[in-house]
Amino acid sequence: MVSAPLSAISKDSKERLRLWIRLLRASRTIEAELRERLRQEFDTTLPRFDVMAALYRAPEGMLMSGLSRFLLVSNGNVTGIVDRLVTEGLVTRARRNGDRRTSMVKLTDAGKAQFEAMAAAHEGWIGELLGGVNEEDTRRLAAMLQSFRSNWEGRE
Amino acid sequence: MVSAPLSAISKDSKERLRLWIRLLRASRTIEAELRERLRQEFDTTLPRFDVMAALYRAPEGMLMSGLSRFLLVSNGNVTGIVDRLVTEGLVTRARRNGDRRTSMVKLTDAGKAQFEAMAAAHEGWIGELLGGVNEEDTRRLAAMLQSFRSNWEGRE
DNA sequence: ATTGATTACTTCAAGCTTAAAATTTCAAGC
DNA sequence: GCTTGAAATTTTAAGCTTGAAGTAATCAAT
Repeated sequence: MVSAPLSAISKDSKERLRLWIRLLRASRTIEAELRERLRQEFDTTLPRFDVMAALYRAPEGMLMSGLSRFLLVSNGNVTGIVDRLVTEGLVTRARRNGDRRTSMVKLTDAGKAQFEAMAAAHEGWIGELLGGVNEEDTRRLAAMLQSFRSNWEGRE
Repeated sequence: MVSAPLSAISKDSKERLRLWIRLLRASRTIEAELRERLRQEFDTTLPRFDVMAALYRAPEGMLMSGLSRFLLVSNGNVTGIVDRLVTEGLVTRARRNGDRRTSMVKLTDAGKAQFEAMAAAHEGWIGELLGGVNEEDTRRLAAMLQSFRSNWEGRE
């Protein structure tokens, strides 16, 4: 098997570049719309919502580093967002007996209640925003993106 | 034709939610990698790169509002990024005779040269990062995202 | 020509984000 | 016990981002 001619390589990379640009524009467009609605309807932000969503899936709580890894953002970033959520009474930081470096971050009852309201609305918004994508395409697209990520994770 | 039962609606929206989450994670993963490489290799940032890319496509220059619209970011945001690019000598703001509210933003020769170097590397990176997606999927995915956006634009 | 609305842009305050440095705690090995 | 290194988190400085308020120029229509 010989390597592809230069022209074909270049053509492929242009094709992938186009894909990347569209992927980016789609996600920015949706993100902007979600941010706007979260602000209008719930007076909150997307990063706060993301943190609460992560915590909701983990009733026993999460470490700061766990949140950082899961949300794909830096450590220091999570500190600030959680600080503000604590101030708002939606989240608690519980120092642990075992390891005093870490703290378990959990949703409060108020946090849970607020998140449930937001999550319902959020799911509806996504359904609306992605309404133009039919069911088969939705599945296919999701599967492609999944396999892209598995590929990716292997190499890091 | 009757409306679908509630359970089906809910199933669809869960499916679309999953798609959105994967879309978001894919684009964040790629963005993080690009940001890191732009920093390491060219000592610059993704927003600066984005502005320069937009300007490169417009040799005659762009208005601030044009940049803002094209990049899907707020007006005030562009001001700061262009300010910094001007300081670095990569971009100029030329007040226009016709309409003194506006200014034409252009790449300088240095800006053009730097962008060409970055663009070549960038295209290679994307080719590498999306290497796991075969050519047919690339095209199909790009087409789906395109049609999603056209749908979207119609309703705004 | 004057008024009033609109357009283009900048400024501002608050919050988000990162990378790097600093802090505190833990875990081993001696 | 002490030291050394690693791990979890916070702090810091710089930059990005937004929405809203402010400034200035233009346009429309009398």
